[in-house]
Amino acid sequence: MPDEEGHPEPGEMELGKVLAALADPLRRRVVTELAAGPEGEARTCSSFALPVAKATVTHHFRTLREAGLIRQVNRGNSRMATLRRSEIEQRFPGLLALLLAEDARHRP
Amino acid sequence: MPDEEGHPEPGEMELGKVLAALADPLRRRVVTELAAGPEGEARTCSSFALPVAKATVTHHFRTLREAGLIRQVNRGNSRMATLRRSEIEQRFPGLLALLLAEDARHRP
DNA sequence: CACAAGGTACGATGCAAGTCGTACCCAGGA
DNA sequence: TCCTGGGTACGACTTGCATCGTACCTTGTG
Repeated sequence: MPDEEGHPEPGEMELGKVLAALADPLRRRVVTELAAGPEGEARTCSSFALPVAKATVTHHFRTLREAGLIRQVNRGNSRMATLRRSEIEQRFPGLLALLLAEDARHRP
Repeated sequence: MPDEEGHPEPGEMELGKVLAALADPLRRRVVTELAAGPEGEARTCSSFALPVAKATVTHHFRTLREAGLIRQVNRGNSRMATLRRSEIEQRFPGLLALLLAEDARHRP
């Protein structure tokens, strides 16, 4: 399984797919946590502790990857996920700020 | 059927519902057309000429209304739809600009 | 009044999405 | 070398969504 697979170019990212990906609360949580963390942070899928089975976690991360929101690369026996921050900001300006603002609204 | 029905307050608008509503291309088109038009513009459902049956149009406008994106009021024998511009901008700053920018990208 | 126009309500259908269990793979460490 | 941990692949199930036809309601108009 090659590293560069299912990662659309910034120009190929579709707003419909991005919005559909972010409509799911679990996927939105992943993106929000990455956006709230430091630039370039790489985390494993399991580090998010999503309350679903392993196969479901894989499904959600594939959806995020194919929408262009995250990048996944193999590193050793793990698969690290990073937020495609600059590409998202260039293609959909203000989107990440929107998610962070909404997140801050729910944890006082 | 009363006018004020299924219209959430700005504080009750849920990002998940809003994103799910905007993930559909037909619904996104309605919001984008309203956002591109003048402030306070009121249009009938049929004026958008969506390429689906009447019952489907009703379904899409209900989804938009329940997400809080549009307001529908009875006027004569029609039901006028207006964009809840200020509420959206207050609750999700930059969202409408995002939709307009994406729309401009697709019509040169 | 009768009729057309704009919408809604209801039920049905087909398809996509979220979820899971199981089996499997691959890299690292005991 | 075997085993464990992190992920994936596949198939199955269930729910939700978009779509439609039909019937119905309401308002305005000829």
